[in-house]
Amino acid sequence: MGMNRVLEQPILSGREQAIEALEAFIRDGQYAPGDRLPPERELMVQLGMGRTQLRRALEALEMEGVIWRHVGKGTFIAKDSAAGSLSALSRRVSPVHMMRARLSLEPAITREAAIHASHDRIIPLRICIDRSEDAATWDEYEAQDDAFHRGIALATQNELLLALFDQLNQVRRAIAWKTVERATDRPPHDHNSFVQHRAILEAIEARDADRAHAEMRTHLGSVEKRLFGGF
Amino acid sequence: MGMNRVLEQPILSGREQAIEALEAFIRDGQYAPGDRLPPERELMVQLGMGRTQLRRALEALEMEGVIWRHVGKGTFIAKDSAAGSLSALSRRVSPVHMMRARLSLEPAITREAAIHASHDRIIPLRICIDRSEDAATWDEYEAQDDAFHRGIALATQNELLLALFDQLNQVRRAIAWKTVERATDRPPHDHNSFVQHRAILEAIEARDADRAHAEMRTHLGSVEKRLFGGF
DNA sequence: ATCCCCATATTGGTCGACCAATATATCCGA
DNA sequence: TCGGATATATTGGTCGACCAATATGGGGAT
Repeated sequence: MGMNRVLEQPILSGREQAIEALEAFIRDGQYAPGDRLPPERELMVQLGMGRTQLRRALEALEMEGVIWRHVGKGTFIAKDSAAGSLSALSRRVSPVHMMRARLSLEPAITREAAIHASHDRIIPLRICIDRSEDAATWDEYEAQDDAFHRGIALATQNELLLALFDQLNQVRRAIAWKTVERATDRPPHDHNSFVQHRAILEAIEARDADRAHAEMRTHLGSVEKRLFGGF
Repeated sequence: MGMNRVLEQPILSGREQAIEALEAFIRDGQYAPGDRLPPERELMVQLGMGRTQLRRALEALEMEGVIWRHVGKGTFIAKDSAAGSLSALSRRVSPVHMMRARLSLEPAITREAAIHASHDRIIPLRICIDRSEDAATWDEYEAQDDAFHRGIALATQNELLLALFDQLNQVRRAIAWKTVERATDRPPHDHNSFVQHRAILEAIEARDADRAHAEMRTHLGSVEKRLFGGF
């Protein structure tokens, strides 16, 4: 029953399509910071969309700092080229870099969780582990795995760290993974993430920040190895 | 010549004002996930703005995942309550939590920089340090300090880590700091950040990831202590 | 030749009418 | 009485005309 499962590219809303078309236009036109884009009424013709839709895309890019607009002047590429949407970032980030970012942020978050977690933030972590071990399918397992990791970010009691985790997670989810071929319908009983999750939880419960940090690094190191194979 | 310098609340654009008004409306109305907001034509009256402006704010919140909209159905609070704009986050995050988030992310970023920095990413770091030591005003110093920290994020050669750093930095900048009273116009020659910056750079140059991590923690620990005083 | 003022053109922003999707009410037939 | 079809109301989305801010060009005075 082993089958390849290929995650489909997410279906894009009208706005997202408009944003992508505009981003492609800017990229293909090789605009530099400070350059002026064509006027809206020209641009909507060139991109084959209505002015309302174009304005939505322009609005989005302006909010992200990619462009700035001024009545009577025009629309310009902003100076800071690092700006951009998370979805644009998802298209640029390689799986390796995404994994390195996880290896950087999540152990630090786990350390903070060990210091700050309250009792009512620890209980859900245990529940996630129990459920992931009982999962009947990989989908179920992955949902609980996700909840476990986010539960740790919640346990930091720091909304900024949670926000950064969520941003990282959003990029992770948007990257279309071609998943490895699986020989079973569900994780085997000796799936190493099970013991690794428990080790992380124990470190958090023990308030051992350094161990929590190390256990999360170990766990994500295994995930990385599984994804990219031997070094 | 010592004077208190209070950073002013940033001037908000029309769109930002509209977003804030809408966010306040949602917050004060105690809407729960799944709740339906009043129709646009009602809402614009209640908020005292045109429909176009309201739609811009709604568009922004929808992009951030705070709400979802559907023709003929209405506008609803999204399930995931963790979503929100960075500017909204800036208003919620305490300086202590922001500092904890820096202490979590920046040492990890510095570790990655020690591993991945290329020669042409290290040179600008040295230049920032030289310039910060020569700074004639606190403003100049802070500009170079900012550039140093971002230079490290650039040195990771990981656009996702850079993006996360930029998000963190944006929140930091948006928090209106009441700066400490300063006895001098510029940093003293024995300002401890100077030697700390050099120690960080040396660790990066030496490719010593653990030392880089530790030196950045030390540096930010000093920053934290300076901001919040003794423990 | 240069500068200033005014008229016109151009650009992004707003408005009200209308459109497309959905909810709700009403009517009719079994 | 109930269920299905239809009409009407409601909701967010789009369009074209117009508005507000800015750029540009031309003419007249110095």
